[in-house]
Amino acid sequence: MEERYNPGRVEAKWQEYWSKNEVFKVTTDPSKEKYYLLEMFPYPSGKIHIGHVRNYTIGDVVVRYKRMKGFNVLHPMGWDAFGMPAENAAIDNNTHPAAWTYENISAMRVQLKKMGFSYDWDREIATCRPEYYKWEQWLFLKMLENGMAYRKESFVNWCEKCQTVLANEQVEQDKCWRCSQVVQQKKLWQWFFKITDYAEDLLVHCDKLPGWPDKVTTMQKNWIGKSIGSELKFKIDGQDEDLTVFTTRPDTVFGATFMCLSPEHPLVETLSKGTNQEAVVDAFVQKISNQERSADGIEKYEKEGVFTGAHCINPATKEKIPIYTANFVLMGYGTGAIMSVPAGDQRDFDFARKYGLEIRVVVQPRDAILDFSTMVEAYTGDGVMVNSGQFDGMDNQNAVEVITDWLEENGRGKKAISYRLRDWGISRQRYWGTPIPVIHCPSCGVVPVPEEDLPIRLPEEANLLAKGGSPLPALDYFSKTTCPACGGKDAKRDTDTMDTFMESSWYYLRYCSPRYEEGMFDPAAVKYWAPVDQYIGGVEHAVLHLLYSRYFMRVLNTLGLIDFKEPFTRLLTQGMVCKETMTCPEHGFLFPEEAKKQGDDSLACTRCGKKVEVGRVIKMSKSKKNVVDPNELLEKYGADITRLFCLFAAPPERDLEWSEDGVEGSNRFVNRVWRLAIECMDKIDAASIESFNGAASDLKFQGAKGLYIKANQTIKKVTDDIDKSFHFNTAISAVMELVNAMYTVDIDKADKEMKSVLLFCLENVLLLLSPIIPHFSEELFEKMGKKKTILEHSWPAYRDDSLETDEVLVVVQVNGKLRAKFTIGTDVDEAGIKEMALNDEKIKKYLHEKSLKKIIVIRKKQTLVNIVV
RNA sequence: GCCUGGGUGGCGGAACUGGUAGACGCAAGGGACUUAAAAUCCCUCGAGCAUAUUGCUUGUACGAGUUCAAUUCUCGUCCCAGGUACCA
Repeated sequence: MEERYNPGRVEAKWQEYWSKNEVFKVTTDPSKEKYYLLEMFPYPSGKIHIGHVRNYTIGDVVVRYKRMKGFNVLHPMGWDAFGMPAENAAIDNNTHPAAWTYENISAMRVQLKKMGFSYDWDREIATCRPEYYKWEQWLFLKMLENGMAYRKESFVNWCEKCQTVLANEQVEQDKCWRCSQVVQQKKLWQWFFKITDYAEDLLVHCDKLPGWPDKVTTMQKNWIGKSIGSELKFKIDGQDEDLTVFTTRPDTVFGATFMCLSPEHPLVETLSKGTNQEAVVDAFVQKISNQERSADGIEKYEKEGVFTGAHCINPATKEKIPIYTANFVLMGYGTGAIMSVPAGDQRDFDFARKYGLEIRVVVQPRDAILDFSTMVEAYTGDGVMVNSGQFDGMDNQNAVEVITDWLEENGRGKKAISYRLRDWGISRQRYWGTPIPVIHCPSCGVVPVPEEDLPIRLPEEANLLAKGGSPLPALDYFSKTTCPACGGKDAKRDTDTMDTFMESSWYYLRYCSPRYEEGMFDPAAVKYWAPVDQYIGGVEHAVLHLLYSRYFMRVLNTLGLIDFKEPFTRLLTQGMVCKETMTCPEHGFLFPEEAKKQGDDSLACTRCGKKVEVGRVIKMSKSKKNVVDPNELLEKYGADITRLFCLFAAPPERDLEWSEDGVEGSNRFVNRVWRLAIECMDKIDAASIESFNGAASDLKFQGAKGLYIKANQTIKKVTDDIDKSFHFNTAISAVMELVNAMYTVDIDKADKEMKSVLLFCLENVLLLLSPIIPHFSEELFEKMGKKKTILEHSWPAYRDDSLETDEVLVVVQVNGKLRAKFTIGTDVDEAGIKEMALNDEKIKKYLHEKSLKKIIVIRKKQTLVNIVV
């Protein structure tokens, strides 16, 4: 027999066996309980990296475990194939997005197969295939038909020099990443989905997802950002029109000394027109239009504003207050206008100080006196109402409701709810994505493409424009068409494509019936398989992808296509695999292999020899090039040791700074098990000795009994770790401990009883390790002469009667400090433990000449005595 | 900035609802086997002190607090990561 485990030979053998026997192919089978496990599908960026390996190994372990538990398991894989990197690669390498993507898919499929993952490859999908995106276009039409999609004007990052729209990622310090031109904000007509219609439902159900990590639902709740407040009406001075603001602090309305409008607010232009502020306001609006207009963006710029020339009337004080326009007010949140209470809001305070506006204290803290002239910052806490007419002296929290009611009686306000969540803009001025199936007709306007004309195919052979622009608008054969409504010849297709989050919002339903041609999915298949029982992916997707998916299921539910609303019953968010970035002054980001160590320990670029700067430790991504390709590990150690190492390194939810130190340990462990198995097979005559399967109490000798109990404890520990917490690192540690215990047995001297226990241990070590290192375990299982493969074997069970030894360790503390330990039988009562603790020689010297205050005895998992003197 | 996490030996990590801090492994040092190497096996391994045998003190980012007892709970501070709506 082989001395050492030979991964090359063994892994190829079992991968072939699995594939030949179609072991991982699944079909709907109502006689079996289904289990749908899904890992987030990868973007085909070229090669898989260690982050993928970690994600997919976690999933594969759970899949193999669930199979052994008797479930009918769906475990598919595919490609999130549309997206910007393909366009960037096409420009950089003078290739084509489609060619690049398909090549990457082929290469990555080979790598995944080498890892031995248990995918049903017959269900593979790629979202860039018309057979897939056809149904996305179909859904878009349904949403349009049902008023779930609409068009409005909104801003994009625009590079004038490249004549193209830039993604946020392509904007570096307000400049274009390709040409360093200052980026402008350009207004375009774009499509939006009314996700805000579901804001409340998405929010409420965050608390009905017990299988999700709290941190993820918390992030989603904060993202949706429900705030309860009031809508107040401020009459514009000299006009009949009202300005409506949303505020969460109606109690401070008496302190509203000015008003701020978002520069995009339609009234900004109207109000300033004809006043002597007109020119100033126009210039300001123009200036702000080049700033990034998002909640994140506004933090980057200095807060500034200008007077519009108009005033409005504070509905509480009836005073005339100036209306400003300011860059920190966003059109997309609330009403695009705020009442400014400088005494109670820091931004308003800064603004008021900067422009010399009035500050009026309306909420006085209970432990200090605020004076508007000496205040250095706003007071946002609670307190007593002042300067607020009939409400003076009231607790401000009570005033919230009372003032709102009062204003409502006067027709100047009402209670209102506002959400931070905005509608989902899905139009992209890009090429490599799903075409939006509408036609623009000069006489009929926006006309949906008739269903029978789907899919609207993306012309895959089209070439990107040099600077990254989409070729679609200029491709007459694509864009020119006849209007389906009036037959007009001068109609044009929408040349925008959809946000790639669309594809990933429903792919898991497509997997249920990937070749179905009558709709998005076969309803019967979805009824059997969906929703996904366990979803696994990076925590980076905690909000966007996961929220969009939840939204899509609500849309499909509303449309009557599915009978559930939540796509993922259980969610595991894996931590990021991180690595430092490296940049060369000449070549930008470098792959790890492109930086070479020099004599003085600094790094040099392998292309130009310039000094490489080592950056922060951040998540692995192709765009930053800080990726580690698993191929080297795979060649040296094989798939199983790579899998084992990834799992042993840290629990899944933890971020991991990548290092290969320690892989030797995994290699050593696997070979240790191999040698142990070979030795057991050589020295234990399997024909005359059977693996032990009784109770620990049936064993005569302490050695065998102890080992048997250890084995049962290990089965329990590994089962719990895989099933309940996904803590594979501690599961592996537990098996290592059992293997170490087995090594202490001298097989040559072992009696029949011990040999029988050893066989039990060996079998279970292989069964417990089989989801983690499947090729290795199959090989040894076969060598042991087992008829069934490990995959057909059921998961081992432990005996409740064989989990505990008959001795308990007692830990004795004096004033909380550990002073002594001893063991007792399980039958000693609390009084007996106390007595033994007090009479212990080591303890006695601490009690000398001191009076006993208290003795605490804890008998839980540990037995502990704390003597307080 | 805001939201969400995280911080434990030289390193990865363990400690389940507060109860022996450092399981398991890596690296390092010492030893055995060997002509040698690889492989394997054994021992040591948080820090400081010591009567250097099993003793004492200290230690889980930092500073306070609650408790008989805090890595675990509360408050504050620092640092790191993820997200921040067009990277996926």
